[in-house]
Amino acid sequence: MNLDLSLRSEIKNAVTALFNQSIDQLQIQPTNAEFEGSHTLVCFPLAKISKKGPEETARLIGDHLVAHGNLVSKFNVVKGFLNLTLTDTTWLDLFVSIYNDKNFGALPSNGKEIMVEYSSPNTNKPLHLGHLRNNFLGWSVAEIYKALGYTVHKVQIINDRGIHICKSMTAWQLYGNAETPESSGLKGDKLVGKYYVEFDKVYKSQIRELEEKGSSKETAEKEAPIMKLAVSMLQQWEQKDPQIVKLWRMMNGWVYAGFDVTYKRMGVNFEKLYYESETYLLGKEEVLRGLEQGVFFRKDDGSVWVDLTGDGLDQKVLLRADGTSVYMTQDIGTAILRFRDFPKIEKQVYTVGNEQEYHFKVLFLILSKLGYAWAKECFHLSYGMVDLPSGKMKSREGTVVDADDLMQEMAEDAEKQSRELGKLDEMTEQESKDLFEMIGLGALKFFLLKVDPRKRMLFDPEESIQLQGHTGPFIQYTHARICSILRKAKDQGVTAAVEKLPALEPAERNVIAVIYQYQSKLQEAAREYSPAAIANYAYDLAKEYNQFYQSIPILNEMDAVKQKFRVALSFVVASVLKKSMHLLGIGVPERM
RNA sequence: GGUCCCGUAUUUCAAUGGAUAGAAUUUGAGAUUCCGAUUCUCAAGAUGUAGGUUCGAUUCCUACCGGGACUACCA
Repeated sequence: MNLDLSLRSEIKNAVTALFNQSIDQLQIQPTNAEFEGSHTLVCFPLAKISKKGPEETARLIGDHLVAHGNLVSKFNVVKGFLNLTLTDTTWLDLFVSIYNDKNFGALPSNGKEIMVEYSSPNTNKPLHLGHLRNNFLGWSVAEIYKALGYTVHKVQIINDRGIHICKSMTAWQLYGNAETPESSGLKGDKLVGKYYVEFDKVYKSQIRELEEKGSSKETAEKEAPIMKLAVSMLQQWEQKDPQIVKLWRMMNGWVYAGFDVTYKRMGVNFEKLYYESETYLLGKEEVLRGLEQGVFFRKDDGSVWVDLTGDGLDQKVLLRADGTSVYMTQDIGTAILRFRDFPKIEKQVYTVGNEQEYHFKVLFLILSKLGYAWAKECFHLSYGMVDLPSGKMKSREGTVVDADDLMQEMAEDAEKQSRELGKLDEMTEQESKDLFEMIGLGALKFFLLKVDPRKRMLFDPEESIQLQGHTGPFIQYTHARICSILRKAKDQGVTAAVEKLPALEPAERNVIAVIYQYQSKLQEAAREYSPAAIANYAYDLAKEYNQFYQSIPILNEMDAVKQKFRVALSFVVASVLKKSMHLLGIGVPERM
């Protein structure tokens, strides 16, 4: 049953009957809590059609709906707002249709495919807080599209090539003493990151030395011995020097093993990984093809450029004078390769920080100029930085929040707070451990996802995680409590069922109304590429249920029909909470 | 300089052009014969400035003020 459509159609019929005109656009919104009713028709725009004042128009429509329609039982008019109260039968029918729909909110496959890229880290340092926002966001958007019937391919591009990884390799060769993850006890990504930092330290001191000897800053940066080593290593890598390639394979392998541990804990996964080392050559071919077709041009020094001044942008280099690729070249290759690998995808979503907005604008334009029609379907899911109270995270200043550390702290914090409440008596060690993990990560994910992705946000690591209020654990707790009620109902022999009811309580109607919003929130989240819509919805539903729970006894009532109905209602709320939280990658426990 | 994003309670976040701008947090006051007190109720408290569009603006437009990002033959 589609309540919105039915209501709209009744109103449209009323307008036609009353004013002899048809109308396409109707403004219907939820009624404010202070007035009676659930749906409100905004009648100001209709005043033109009715040629009467907004209030008069509202009254006429209201009268007509009550007299001739099946949905509305009564109405009131406040200024130009027509507040409609629906019949209990309407609410019950709606609830029954939701209750019987096992896949409520999820749409059947629509045969369409899309690709979502997220994470895409460099392989020279560990993942941090910013990557957490990225991963949770990308994973969640992918799940939201899945729920809407799309086949979604989750991928990432690994930036495994270039000077940055050579820096770690150089420092490890010089100072590593053959240290490995096994020998050091460090996670692979942490170990490689350690040598990246080491490189930077040595590099800086060498620059200082050279400057003291009278070199200019530019010369010093180029002439620092350790940098020269790294550059020559990059050249050797490009020439496929077996020793260097072997070292590169080994150290990247360490990083991947370390990342895998982190991804597993985050709960994200990828269908396919792309490596820059494998895609940059295709990008180069494409650029040369574009050059032949006159899309690009060559400068005197041999470098290849694209001129986007006609599109309000600048000129951009695509191949260096020495013929090597830049970042853009690789992304061109990667995009094309992906459409070859998955010919049915109709769009690509790139989850990448907003500092790269310009880059993606350019990329999509270039792809379009190269003649790829799908270029206009590519979307940069751009998100803001996560700031610390001290300001921006800077790896060079050591003010990054490490992803592994943070997840660990969240789980420990959840443990500490749960133990203080002392409610873990009948759980095994493993069960409570899983629970702390679920709560800690739930708090973290909810915190990062409830904010509009485009906005930069603030994270304070000093403040311990909130378990109450507008948080993930609040919703998890509500779910656990509903499960407890359902268990108790079972013990008492009360089964869920929706039979004929004399009347509904306002709190019951409110809960049904919120449940029903789920599908439109899902659409909204997909349209906006924003899990925030889902996060805030799940919170609303939990809160609405808590109010219902507080105001109405669910089991302690004589009327058996009511009892069964409330158990059914609780059951549906729990299942919708679970579904929405799943879209955020957050698990909900059955007891906590 | 140019392009883009963001300015909402003490703080962190909401609000398809709609009604008295919502939550959480903080502070203060209260509820619970319990189906689980990580709950619920009440109170205090905000749209950077100046114009414009209109029945109606946090939202759209213009200017200014404030914060940020980008504007590399780095990735």
